[in-house]
Amino acid sequence: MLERETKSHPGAEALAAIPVKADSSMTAHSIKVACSNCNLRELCMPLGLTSDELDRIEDVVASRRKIKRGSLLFRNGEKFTSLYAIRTGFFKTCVASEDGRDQVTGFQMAGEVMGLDGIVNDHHTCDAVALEDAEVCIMPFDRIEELSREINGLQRHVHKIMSREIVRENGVMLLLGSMRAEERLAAFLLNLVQRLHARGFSQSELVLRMTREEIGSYLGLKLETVSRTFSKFVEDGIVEVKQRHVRILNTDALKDIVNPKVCN
Amino acid sequence: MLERETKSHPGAEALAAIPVKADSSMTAHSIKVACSNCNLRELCMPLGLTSDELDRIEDVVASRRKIKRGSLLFRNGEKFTSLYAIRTGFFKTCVASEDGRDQVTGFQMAGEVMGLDGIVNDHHTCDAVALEDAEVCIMPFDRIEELSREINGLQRHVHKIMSREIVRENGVMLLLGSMRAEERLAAFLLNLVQRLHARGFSQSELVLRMTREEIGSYLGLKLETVSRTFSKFVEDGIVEVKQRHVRILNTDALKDIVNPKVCN
DNA sequence: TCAGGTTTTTGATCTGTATCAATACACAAT
DNA sequence: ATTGTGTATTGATACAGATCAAAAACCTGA
Repeated sequence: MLERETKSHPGAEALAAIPVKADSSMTAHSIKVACSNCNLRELCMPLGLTSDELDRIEDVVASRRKIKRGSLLFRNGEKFTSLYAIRTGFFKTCVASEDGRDQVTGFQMAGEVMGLDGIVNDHHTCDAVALEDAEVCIMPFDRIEELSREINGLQRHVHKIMSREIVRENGVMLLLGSMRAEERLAAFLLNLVQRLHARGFSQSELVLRMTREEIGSYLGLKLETVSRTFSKFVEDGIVEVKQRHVRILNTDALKDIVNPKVCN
Repeated sequence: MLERETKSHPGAEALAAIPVKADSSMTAHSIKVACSNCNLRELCMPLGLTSDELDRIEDVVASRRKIKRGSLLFRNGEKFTSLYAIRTGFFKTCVASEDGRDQVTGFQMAGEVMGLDGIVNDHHTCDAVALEDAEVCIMPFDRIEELSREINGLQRHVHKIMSREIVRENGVMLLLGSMRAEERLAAFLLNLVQRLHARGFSQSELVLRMTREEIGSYLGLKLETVSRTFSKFVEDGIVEVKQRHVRILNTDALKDIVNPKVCN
């Protein structure tokens, strides 16, 4: 199984409140969240806040919500009210064209924020589906806007989160627009494992939370192609794959696949 | 040639200041911008501001800059300081992977904002290239942040612009991930003409500012495929193409291509 | 006007991925 | 254990789009 190993470079990924599972003494009825105690704080909160500011930021988390595996946090067309920070669990977001085709636009894990798509038109334009039982912090957007007028660090943080999403999507466009199947899958694995590592998990081992079909949708490939490409990586001794358990044996090989060395 | 015809639904696209070319009486030395007089105001500025607020918002535009066709407004790696609103001209943005491959991530026209990618890491992660002589309003980001703390409408506007970009990129991912060549090109043409129409241009006629290769890069196709697909549309009587001049003869046909009717 | 470059079109062929199909595997419920 | 259901693998074949190549159209500046 996977375990948390290191703490390592948190990427300041999101706004969220994830409680320290640590040592007892937490009352069960603590409705009041405690971002300050959250073990993903470095991932989620702006850095360098005064403790006064920190107190106030905790107020943006209005409540929490549990989402069962397979059910939706929000769906396309639904009214937008809040951003959601993932406390635990794993999500996919996907958009659909009018004729049933749909496209996975991202996979989100603990500490990341969902719902940014809803801001423009006051309605969500994609579905957010839990790929495993999950819990999110609900952050009403008007509260965020209010508070980020007063706390510069929060304002900046919100801007960065949105900008980060734009940059991420730029990367996906590069992948979808110009990479071949092997390159796409290699890039996908490296990205996943890097994000997991930033959360204290292994650099070389991961459990996929999604099906081959969902990976394929994200990468613009059919599920059979995803499966074949995994098999190829296994043949080449780059990874071990047992169903959804993946162990990366040769990270450099994956990197070389994504960024083919020009030999001249 | 193309001319402005109607005024039509502005999509509140961006922050910018585009002067009314109209009737004389504008001193040449007006360094002070006048968003309030700008004929793209509905496209660019938050609506419903008091005239006092409007006055202050004009202050975010520090200066202007002209960019020659073919040269860069900013480039990957460059320090991020400002957002740029296009006054006139036409841009592409593109990202590059370490091995020379690159991918056009968008085409931007008057009233749209560029530079949002730079916010996360204080450095730009893509190149912005002028595809024709252009002029932009330079909006230092710290000024934007400062002012949007005080003017709610501006804050909301900034958030919407970023969210809109995220939603746009979601759409491109759908296109790149699941559409065939004809569908991609049809969607591309419809999108371009819709945005031009919102700026007062024809619904059916447009001049492409980019090469077949650039279109191909954006759509994840080779230039030959773009060319062939254009030829196919011409054969089918859907468009007329003379070099970069395109006249759409049958908009509904294009829509049907993007969204194939399921006959059952 | 012409020369030299870039861009576009079109043809012939190749190839990576999709598609269709069958089997194998894994997990959950009984 | 056994059955069922979703998921994954693997094989055979088809096809959309890539690649290679050559010619045509266009644009620019001398």
